[in-house]
Amino acid sequence: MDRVRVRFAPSPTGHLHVGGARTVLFNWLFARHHGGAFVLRIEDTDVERSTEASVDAIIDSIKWLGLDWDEGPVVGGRYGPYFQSERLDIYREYADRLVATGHAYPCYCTPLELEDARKAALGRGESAGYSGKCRHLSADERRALEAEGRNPALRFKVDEGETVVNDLIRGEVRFENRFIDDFIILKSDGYPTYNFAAVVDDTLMELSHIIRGDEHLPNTPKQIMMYRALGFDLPRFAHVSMILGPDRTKLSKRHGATSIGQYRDDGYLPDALVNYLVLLGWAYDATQQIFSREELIEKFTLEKVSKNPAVFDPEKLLWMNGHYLRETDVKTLAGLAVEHLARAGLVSGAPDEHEMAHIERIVGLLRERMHTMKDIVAQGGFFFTGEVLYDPEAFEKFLTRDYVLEALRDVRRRLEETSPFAAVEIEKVLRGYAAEVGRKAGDIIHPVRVAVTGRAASPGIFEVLEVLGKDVTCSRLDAAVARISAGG
RNA sequence: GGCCCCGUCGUCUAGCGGCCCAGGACACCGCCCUCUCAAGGCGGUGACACGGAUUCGAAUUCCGUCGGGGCCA
Repeated sequence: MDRVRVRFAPSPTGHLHVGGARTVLFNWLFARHHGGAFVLRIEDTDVERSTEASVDAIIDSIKWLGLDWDEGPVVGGRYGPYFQSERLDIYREYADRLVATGHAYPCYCTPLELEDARKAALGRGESAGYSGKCRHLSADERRALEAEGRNPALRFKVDEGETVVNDLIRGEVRFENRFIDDFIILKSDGYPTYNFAAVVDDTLMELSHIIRGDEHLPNTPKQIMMYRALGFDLPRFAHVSMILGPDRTKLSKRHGATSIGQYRDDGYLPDALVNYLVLLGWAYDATQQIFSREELIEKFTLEKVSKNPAVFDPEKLLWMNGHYLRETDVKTLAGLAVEHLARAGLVSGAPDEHEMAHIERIVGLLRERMHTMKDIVAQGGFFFTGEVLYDPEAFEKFLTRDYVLEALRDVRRRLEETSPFAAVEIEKVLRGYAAEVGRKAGDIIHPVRVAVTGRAASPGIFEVLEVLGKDVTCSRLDAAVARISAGG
């Protein structure tokens, strides 16, 4: 294969969403697999909707996912500029060339007139496309229209025949040109339309493959016609199916979290997201689910990309995130945990070494029962609060038994004497006490858990007490005793 | 409405004519482990949209129907 050059070309009109992220991923993997270049290009010709904040958000998300680009914003490159808004004169030049070669013509219809004509056609039960009205204007007519002060748009002249898209994922897709209207390439304000700008840029940037969402497939014949009219070589096309919501429509905000930034804030790991996303439309074999980046780069090929649309499944993502959480070292996780704990007001944003060590131990205990980093707050909050918040149900179930008050007092007394205050020793105390009073260990353990954590579920209680420390453990037992005595 | 894409368990998928009365993963259910919750292990429920055709033989090829989605305005 020739030098591989691919691109991701987002419109900066929002955040990077799940579908876009997968497109970046596929392009990036393809480039890395073939030792090619990955280009980032910003398609900001929609002045109304494009924002700089959105450019930043998209760039941040791509970086957060651990993906990088060889050319584009920030890094530059010799095919720039990489913002379409800075390439307007280039589009003008190629548009002029199309006019000069008879492949494009000025259209003086205003959007309003077009809209009216459309409605009228629809009313007559005819197809709603452009009539081709301005295609055969004489020079005089053009002069007259311009004298009216009309600024023309430029339309591409669609020839008769058939245009075949040879797609790497879908095979041959045929389009009859008669169903394609003469389309606008340059709007009257001088801005190019998406199809036109993409063709010019993809060519000038010497892209070898266009890997993009399925929704662009119907645009492709138009683009191919322009490539030909301009005398450009065709890149290879690969249209990836879309990501759908549970209702099988295009995934959007109303389906819940779709922005990559949101997943970051919700405590997902970039590796998990990448691994999950790649599985949406790609499979290496019948069984493997978990892939390291290196493996993905090595194994990713377009041949294994599937044709059918994929429904985004938050449950599986959650599972995968849990998996990656368990694989990530505790130090890294603790760093992440601080963000969430700080946001919840449980620790300061800049913990010292001692606090970090404490957080690391807690993360170590909670890691295998968390699905996102955010769970550190829900499941481990009791490690950080001064006073325990009792779950009413747990309190009712475990702390209202008649033997509990006495048991907690006794246990508390023994724990105070326990040294070292370590899990194995604590276990001996609790189990020993249970045996002495002729009860099952669980009869003692569960009330202790609720007394100290406020919850019916926690990591192993002996470890929890150890991490909590003797002082906190004892004072919480005291507090529970007081609370029980007071009648709940 | 026109054009285009897609159609294997609830979901993601393996399958590219016989290895498939269809395999894996998530979810769900059960069991084991166990101080709880998880994690982990083991097992289970569960799908080739439908109808024709081709073929000795079809989830796999072809045609049609139906369904879903996208694009164009």
